[in-house]
Amino acid sequence: MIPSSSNGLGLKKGAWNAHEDKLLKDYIEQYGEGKWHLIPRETGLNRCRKSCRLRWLNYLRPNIKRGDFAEDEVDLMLRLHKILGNRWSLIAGRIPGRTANDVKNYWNTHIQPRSKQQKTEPDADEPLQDAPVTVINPQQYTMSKTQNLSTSNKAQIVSNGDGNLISSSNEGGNNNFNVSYLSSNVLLDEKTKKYLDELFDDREMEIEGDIEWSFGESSAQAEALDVVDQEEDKNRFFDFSLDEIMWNPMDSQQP
DNA sequence: AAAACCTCCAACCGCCAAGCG
DNA sequence: TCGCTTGGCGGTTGGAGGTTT
Repeated sequence: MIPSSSNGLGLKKGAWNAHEDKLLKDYIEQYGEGKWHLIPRETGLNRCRKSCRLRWLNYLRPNIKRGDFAEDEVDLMLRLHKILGNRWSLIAGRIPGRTANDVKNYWNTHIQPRSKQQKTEPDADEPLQDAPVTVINPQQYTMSKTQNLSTSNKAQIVSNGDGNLISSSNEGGNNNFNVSYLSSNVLLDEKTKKYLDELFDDREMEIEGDIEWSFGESSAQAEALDVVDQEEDKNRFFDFSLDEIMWNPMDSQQP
């Protein structure tokens, strides 16, 4: 906790008190989120816009869940982290009631120490989960950051049934998952389509067989996720980088 | 009882991208 | 095109409170 003090501009720092919380909450409930730069001026709060935004998002916002993460929340977090990396806001957007800060803190205090320990003390009986996967001349399909997909909308990233990846934008809302470009003719195998459906849609679906996730060992590879369908000996995989979510189907070329 | 140590998490910092004039 | 402002994000910090010695 940072001690209560003020910076060179006379803005207060450190823990918020109940009065400040009330001023902020009342203002946002009346005028809505977004106009952060106006809040200090309009409410008289002696806080910077960033501090106001953070306090609202991480603490004052309605429906924030507190306390320990449930088993299913942790499971979802692990799966999403494998795809998205340290994109806490995207991960939090898929876990109702949890903030990016919550997810990040939980990861840093509970999961990361465990995984570091596992790396230093590998269990001989357990297969290594982070065995590198060779990336062979990937064809890239880029999903970038300008199209919003929110948790409140059903259509997210889904296959359209023909093996093509499609997306739709949301109608506003928070915790957006942002994707701007999806190739309309990326061919997916059935198992992967189902996995994406389950992951990015609210429907529950059964996936038969295994989808194997792994990370490379170099820093560049560590930022990416490869999904390899080894069961059918296909070299199909996806590669989601940190800077842009990359789509790399190895054999997606239509004849 | 108290000092030392550890864990958790709220809050800050710095950076980046978008929007606008 | 450029510079400024703003919103948003991930990484990091450090104090509170709990636990151990």
